[in-house]
Amino acid sequence: MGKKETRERIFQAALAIFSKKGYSATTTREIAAHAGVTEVTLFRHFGTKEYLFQEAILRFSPASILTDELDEKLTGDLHHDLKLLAKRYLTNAMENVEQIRIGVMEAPRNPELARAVCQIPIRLTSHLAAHLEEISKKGEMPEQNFKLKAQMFYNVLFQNVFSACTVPAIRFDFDEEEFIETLVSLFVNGLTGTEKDEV
Amino acid sequence: MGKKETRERIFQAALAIFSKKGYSATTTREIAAHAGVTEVTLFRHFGTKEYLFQEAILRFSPASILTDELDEKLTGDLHHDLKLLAKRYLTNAMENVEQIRIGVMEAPRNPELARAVCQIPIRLTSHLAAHLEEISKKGEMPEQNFKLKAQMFYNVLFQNVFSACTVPAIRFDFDEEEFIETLVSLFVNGLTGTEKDEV
DNA sequence: AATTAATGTTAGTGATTACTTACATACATT
DNA sequence: AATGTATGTAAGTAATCACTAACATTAATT
Repeated sequence: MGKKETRERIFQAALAIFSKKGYSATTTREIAAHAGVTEVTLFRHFGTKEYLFQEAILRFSPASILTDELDEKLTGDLHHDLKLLAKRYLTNAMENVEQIRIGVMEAPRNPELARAVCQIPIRLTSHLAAHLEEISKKGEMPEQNFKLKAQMFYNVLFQNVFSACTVPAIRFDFDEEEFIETLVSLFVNGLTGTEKDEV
Repeated sequence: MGKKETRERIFQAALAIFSKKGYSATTTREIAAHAGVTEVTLFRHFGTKEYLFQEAILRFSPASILTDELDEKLTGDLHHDLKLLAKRYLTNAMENVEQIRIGVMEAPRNPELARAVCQIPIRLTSHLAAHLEEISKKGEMPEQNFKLKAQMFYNVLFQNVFSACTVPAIRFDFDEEEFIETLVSLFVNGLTGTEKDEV
């Protein structure tokens, strides 16, 4: 068995158990067993439990693939663009549910992690807000609080992902397609509607 | 010092630390110190760490005060009703951020807790969905997927509360009033708008 | 003054934990 | 055949943890 595969197996096991139980409740013994490896091997590879944890969260997929790389695919059509963003976000998030749960759970214990976690929604919402602003300037949408609405857009998406990985029993009792379509139409109407925000 | 006050101080300390660190990372020593009490006193009051934890989460405010008790105040005016629900939800949630975080974090470890936690959003969204259905029957709103949209409404609210108590640094960098107003107008337009959900 | 109830102090127990040391084994490369 | 590399086995260490036992102190009640 290659060294790399062993390392990877330990890593995947760590990810799964950290995600489920949190840092302190997870034991190196359990990770090793789950990876089909001795505890000694685990420590030979990662040195300390803390270092293994750092490795795990450093795999956080950068938010850039959810913003920069998508810019060229945005058309300016509200419905199309929102749908694209929602889909891309959901796909990406579902692939990283374990890191997401770790990030959220351990953030209060780990300031460095907290900062990294915060960056993701900030980046996503300001990206969307800027795009909405652009569309609005073309006169297809009244001026409004785009930052807040962009935040709400991602709030809905994120909350859905998070509840799915917190209580897997919930999952989607509805179609993902339907979820996205409902979300998008909600926001298309919500953004182009006539009733303005009165504060 | 009365026995009750001591018990209450221990309880409050437990709530705060469990919420911040999660169950396993929290030590009885720390709780006792934070409550200004000896560890022995803590055990005299609660017996075991697990029992103290159970006590803490059993204080979960029932969702009923967010549904049943509000029914009589609902007018049938969409804007008014959504605003009322959002306000009541935010007020209540902000008073119980610690229990909320504990509930979410420890749910995967504690099936009984998970079930209790799940009930809250389920109850809230089906309550709102039923109300929207009613309004719709009066002809003021097209038929649509009310359950999903009700869920999204509370998703936005909950996510905001949860991120605030996960990374307090975020907090509201905007006015709560403005947040609610923006949310409500988003959903009023989103629900009464002309573009329907195409699946 | 005597009693009682709540807490403090001190010291400890056994279990678990992260992590280590020393040595053995299996396998591939040279 | 010899060597190196990745892993396993066995045993153990020091620290921490939840939790307990025995006795002392304080303050209110009787």
